[in-house]
Amino acid sequence: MFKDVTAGIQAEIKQVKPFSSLEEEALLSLQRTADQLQWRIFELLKPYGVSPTQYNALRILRGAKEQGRSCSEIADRMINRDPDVTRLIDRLERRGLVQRAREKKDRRVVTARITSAGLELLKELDRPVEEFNRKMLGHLGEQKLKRLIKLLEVARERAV
Amino acid sequence: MFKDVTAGIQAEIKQVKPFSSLEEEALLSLQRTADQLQWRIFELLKPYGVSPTQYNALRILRGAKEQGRSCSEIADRMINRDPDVTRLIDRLERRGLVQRAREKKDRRVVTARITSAGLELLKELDRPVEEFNRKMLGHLGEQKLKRLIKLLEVARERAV
DNA sequence: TGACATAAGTCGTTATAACGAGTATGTTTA
DNA sequence: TAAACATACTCGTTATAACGACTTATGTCA
Repeated sequence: MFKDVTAGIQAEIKQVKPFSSLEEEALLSLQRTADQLQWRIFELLKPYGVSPTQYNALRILRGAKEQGRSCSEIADRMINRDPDVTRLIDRLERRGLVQRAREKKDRRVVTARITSAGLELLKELDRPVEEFNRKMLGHLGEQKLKRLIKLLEVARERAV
Repeated sequence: MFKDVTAGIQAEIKQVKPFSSLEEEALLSLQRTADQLQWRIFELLKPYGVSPTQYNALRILRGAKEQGRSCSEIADRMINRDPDVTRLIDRLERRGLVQRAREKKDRRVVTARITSAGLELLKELDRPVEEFNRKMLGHLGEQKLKRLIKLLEVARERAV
């Protein structure tokens, strides 16, 4: 609907009263934007049988190569924080996408590594994901993207 | 950590490889910012026994006054889309925060209305929420907030 | 060294989310 | 007007998220 696009978030969520502050409007815009994009990502990944969280974990492990990552290292690197990495890895292991091994040096630590099946899945997804990114945000152009990234960085300052 | 604040999202999620595109960086920044803020909201609301989704629904119903809203109207107005408004309202009803009534005109429709207990809870939350908004995003200032809101609006264009 | 604290994961449990089928009501059409 | 379709919601089921208690392994320090 074109109306939605031009009239701002207030029209999108059919709000009657104006926002009480710019801060509130920004916060709600942020939540809605993220939710909509997350939903699209979810749909993109669905045919491949992985959730956005799982995809995120797999990409972290691809970046780590043979070295792998411990559960807490994975947790640190997640985009959306997950309080139970154990079960996240459980599910990926059950699908044969990652492997687990207990560390000899520090036997508390369990290191997860991506398997060749996991790598293959990611490889299959690289193109669609890249296309998705362009399709969703490419129309902003370089300048606006950079500005958005900067503004979001400032927006996170107080939220840590 | 100050480092995190200045070094951008790449340092925050301890990423080794650079982002493959600005679009990807923007998307991940957006997800992370929203997640962090959502987490803080979650914590803010926890002592009051409501989730962000429930809070959102209550505010929608406060805006609707005595007229109330049907389940599908609520769904349309949610910031984070919820596929099962029935159960969302169930939970709020069980806590006495909303009431349900079947419409006489169209007996398919169930209208939810906020109760005085619900209004009181929201009233209690108004101040803390407003303070939260200012605390989280106030440091951006008017100009940056407006720019952010505009950019997010553009970012949502293709995600609908 | 032994007591204590901390760290890293695991797992039981409860709550919530997601999916889809089912029910009742209302609208449209042949 | 009966059949077909559409709408609004409900609910059973399965999967995932959230909360904490628990286990095991390392560090710290008197």
